[in-house]
Amino acid sequence: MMVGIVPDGVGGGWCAPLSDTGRPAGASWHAADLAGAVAEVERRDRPRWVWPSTAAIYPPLLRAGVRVERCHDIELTEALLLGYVGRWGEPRGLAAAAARLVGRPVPPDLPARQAAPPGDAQGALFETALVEDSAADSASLQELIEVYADQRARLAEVAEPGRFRLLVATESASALAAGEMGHHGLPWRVDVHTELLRDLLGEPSPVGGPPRRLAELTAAIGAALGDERLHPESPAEVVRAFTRVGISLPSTRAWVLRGIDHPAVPLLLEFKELYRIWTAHGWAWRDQWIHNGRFRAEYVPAGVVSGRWASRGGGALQIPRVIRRAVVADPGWVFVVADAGQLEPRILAAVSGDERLAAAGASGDLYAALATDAFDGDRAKAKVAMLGAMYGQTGGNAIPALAALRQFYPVAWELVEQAARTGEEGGAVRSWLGRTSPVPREPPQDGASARARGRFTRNFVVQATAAEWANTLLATLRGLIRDYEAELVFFQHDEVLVHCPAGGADDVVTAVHEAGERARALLFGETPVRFPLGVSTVECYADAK
DNA sequence: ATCGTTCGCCAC
DNA sequence: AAACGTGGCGAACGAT
Repeated sequence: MMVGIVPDGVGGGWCAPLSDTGRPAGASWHAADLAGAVAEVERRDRPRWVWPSTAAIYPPLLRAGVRVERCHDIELTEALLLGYVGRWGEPRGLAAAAARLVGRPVPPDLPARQAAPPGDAQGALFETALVEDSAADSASLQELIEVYADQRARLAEVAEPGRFRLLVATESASALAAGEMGHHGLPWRVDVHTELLRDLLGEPSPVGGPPRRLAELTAAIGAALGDERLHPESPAEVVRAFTRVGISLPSTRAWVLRGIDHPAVPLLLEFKELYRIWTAHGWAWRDQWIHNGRFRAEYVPAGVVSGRWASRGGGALQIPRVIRRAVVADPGWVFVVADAGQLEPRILAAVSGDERLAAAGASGDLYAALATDAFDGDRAKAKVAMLGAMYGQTGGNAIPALAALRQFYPVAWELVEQAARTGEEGGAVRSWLGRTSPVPREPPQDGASARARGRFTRNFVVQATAAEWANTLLATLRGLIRDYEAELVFFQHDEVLVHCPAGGADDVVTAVHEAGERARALLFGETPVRFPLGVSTVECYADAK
């Protein structure tokens, strides 16, 4: 069964039982305490909740101690359906979808809520969950029911309805997982982080300026370039300083500097690395984002055009490797860290149906298999060629390798080439499950933008399908560990962290492998391609793999 | 002073 | 080796 709900903005909400076809299946009612009502119905019936926005509704439910198993997220589904018919980016909220349905002017979506406030401020339940406007009332419940029925009808009309329904289910389940992950937060040891900063950066400045090690490097770089007042964090100043010593630089990017023979270069490279840590993950970041031993970021499922997650606040998906030393499990607990290796080329093998590439994808090391097939055993060359084909590389010494790839894996090659051609002509491409790339307002006007568009669509078909596999794994894993004492605490494109008591880790490891296998079967059915997971059980994230 | 853009690094 | 896909973010930059 299903239950449609719309919050009333003051802690309650309207609820409507729905049949399996989405039609009203009984009288609707108003609950003064929406969280309480959801908890009770969830315990009794475990329905699929049909609601306007998981991002708006689920966090306050979680704060009230309520979890749900399944939902249908109207706004995420609406975005997928709009994209499918070439209307990517149009307002996707319930109010917009309802307005489109009856031909009323379509209101814009409300701007996204600010990133989760630091600290433990709870706020009133549902104070931010008011989905469309302050006049939300029982009419919104009627709109919800009508929009849901309409979405079901549109889902039935796509070319591959079974796949698209899986996409919608996975997207909605991802949103639940994202809410729970944001709610749990990533275990984070402030003391370890602080010690790490001191080791890397030296004493913090008592007046708020750069820490000691950065100050020393600044002085050394200035001396090496003959300018005591040089600011190494300023690209313009660094370029000018090199010009004065007879070296012209197109930019101060690290890879450019690495090609320069000058005593200031190693100092600058070290400065850049440490400066980045200081500004992006230093003491200020620590004080803003770590509270009560957790890093609580806000995750945004489908926040990336390809369907990958994005995050708001704290750079949750860009935690530098050295900083992961501070990610430590609670006493007596561990992390089960699972990482899908070589995911994107395996996805290409499964999607394209290229028999020879699929055979390579059946191996534990796809690149090694490619190397044996087509690159005289040169694994590095095979990897560069594969990445070049998926990203649209056109230059450099990957070109001969790309030719070998084309010759040995013509079916896979043609799939990404066709995707690129479609993009160059201003067209849209789709992922395996039907996520559709946005199209530019007008076709590319010149060769450079056409090629850029081609690289985007070329990569989209692989990256978006990889995201679907990973989201499906996550959603499946979430279900498998539902009754365990375990929490999902991190998910980064092809990697997932489960925090659990040490004694339960073996069960979680089993569940992770099972989830990967189910994701493979759900998406691709019979395929020789494997999606092996590197799984480790560790107390510290930095020790994974 | 303020705001939008660019640079450059982090992650995958 | 070379600079090719998706992002977030913070500081510098530069226009207003």
